[in-house]
Amino acid sequence: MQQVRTRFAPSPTGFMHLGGLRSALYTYLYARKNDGAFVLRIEDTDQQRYVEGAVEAIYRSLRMAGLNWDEGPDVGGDYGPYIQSQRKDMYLPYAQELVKKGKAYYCFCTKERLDGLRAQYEARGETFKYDKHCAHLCADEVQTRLGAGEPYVIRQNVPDHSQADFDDVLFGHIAVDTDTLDDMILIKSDGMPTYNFANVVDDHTMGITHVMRGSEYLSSTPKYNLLYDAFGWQRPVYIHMSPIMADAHRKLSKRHGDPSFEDLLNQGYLKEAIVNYIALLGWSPGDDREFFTLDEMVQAFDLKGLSKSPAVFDPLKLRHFNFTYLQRMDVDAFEAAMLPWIADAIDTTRFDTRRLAELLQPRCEVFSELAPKLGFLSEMPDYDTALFANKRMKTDAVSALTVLDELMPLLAAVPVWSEDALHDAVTAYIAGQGCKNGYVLWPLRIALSGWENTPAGAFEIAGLLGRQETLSRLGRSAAKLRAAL
RNA sequence: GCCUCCAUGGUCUAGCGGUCUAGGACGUCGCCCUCUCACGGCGGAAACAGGGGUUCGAGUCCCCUUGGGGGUGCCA
Repeated sequence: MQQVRTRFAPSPTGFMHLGGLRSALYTYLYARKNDGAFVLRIEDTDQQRYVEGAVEAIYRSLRMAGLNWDEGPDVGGDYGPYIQSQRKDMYLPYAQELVKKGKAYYCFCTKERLDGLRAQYEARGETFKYDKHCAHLCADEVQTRLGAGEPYVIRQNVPDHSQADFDDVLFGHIAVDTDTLDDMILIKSDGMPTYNFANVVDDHTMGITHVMRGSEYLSSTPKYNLLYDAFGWQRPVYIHMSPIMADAHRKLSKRHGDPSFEDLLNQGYLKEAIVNYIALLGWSPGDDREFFTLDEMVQAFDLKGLSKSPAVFDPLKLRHFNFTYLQRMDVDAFEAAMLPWIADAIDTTRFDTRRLAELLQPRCEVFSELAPKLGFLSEMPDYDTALFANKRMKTDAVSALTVLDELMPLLAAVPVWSEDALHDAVTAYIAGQGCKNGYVLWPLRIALSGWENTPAGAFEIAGLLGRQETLSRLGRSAAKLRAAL
């Protein structure tokens, strides 16, 4: 049995979108699952669309995601070059071979004539189809015009009144009437092949056995197969994959503000979480498992689990995956990973970052949301003493002031400044008062943080701030209360 | 318009003729825990698009309708 060879063939038009990444993922998984080769090919036949740095962005994203390719522009291989523009010279001879076989023809029609034709079809409410005007040119005329240097394209000669069909492993047998198929352009007037032609030639010459690509190619695949048949080439196995949508109507796209893979990374999402989440957007392992490493995905991957309908991207569920991945990190790893994200918010040399990591980890879905939660640590915020009043805690400004005044000497007397010691001291005080924890802890936490909500409790905050800062804040808050009363 | 594909809760999905009073996850709602915010625990609401067939029996097969996607470029 021949070795499975799959390819991911993006065009470098910008950055790696989640849809592209997912296509690459499935393509990669299928190759690995079958001990095959995963090939990266850059489809840059459209010179107009060249974007600076786009190829590097593809490399970067793929590597980051762990989707290592066996052959490609930068790693080489036996079927190179792997960039279409560098293969430019090999397409024309293939097209000419087709012309000889009567399966393609030179076309000299101008843009103007084509536009006029298109307008006519549109007026009649019909789908545009090239009228094969140039297919009827005699060989001599073609040679003459070619010799005169007249611009030309080469078109596929699709037979009339016939059927073109193929089988897709997901969508099954698909057959269309060739009368609905246009004579698509194979070679453009600039000498470059169109995607339509290049992909066929490249997939064949690169020995690609399984063509996995977006379902937008589903309707042109019959035409590609006419080409395979004309050459006498073996058709590849086709697996068309449905797109990732932003909502029911719109495909996910950077143009509309949807995040690219690197955007998500920059927002504080873990690459493993992203890859895991998008893997499940349109693919199911068949059981209830949701969390996979890349290797586990390879083991579990099966084309049968691919969905035929588009999948809507849910940012909330991505967050959930990221949260779960963050919770699974050990504290050391979490601490190391979180530090760059909080360095701008607080002076990390001033606080026990290990303790911070312990406190923050269960409250963190995405790294980028950490910094805003820590502002109160750096500097005591300005706040309204109304915060001390809490109905459920049965506290108000008066009770708070009393508690703070009584607490300060107790805390000042704690021999070793630790959360445990603080806890013991305050708990003893609460027991002596015979009140609820909240009656004391609510005002304490407000007095220390100035915030209604904090990612830690009173003891933790006091521990983090240290003796001096804690006592200073308590003193200032008590004064503030006194002034307000 | 024409060609073509798809169709289970708000979202991702399991289901491949009886085991479905339709399972899981996210989200959502309620309760518990609780010094806040979270975490966590428990519980709830929520779907087979509609209509015809086929069959003893249909979420599962067929047809139509509806809805949605894709194509209809010298873009990929």
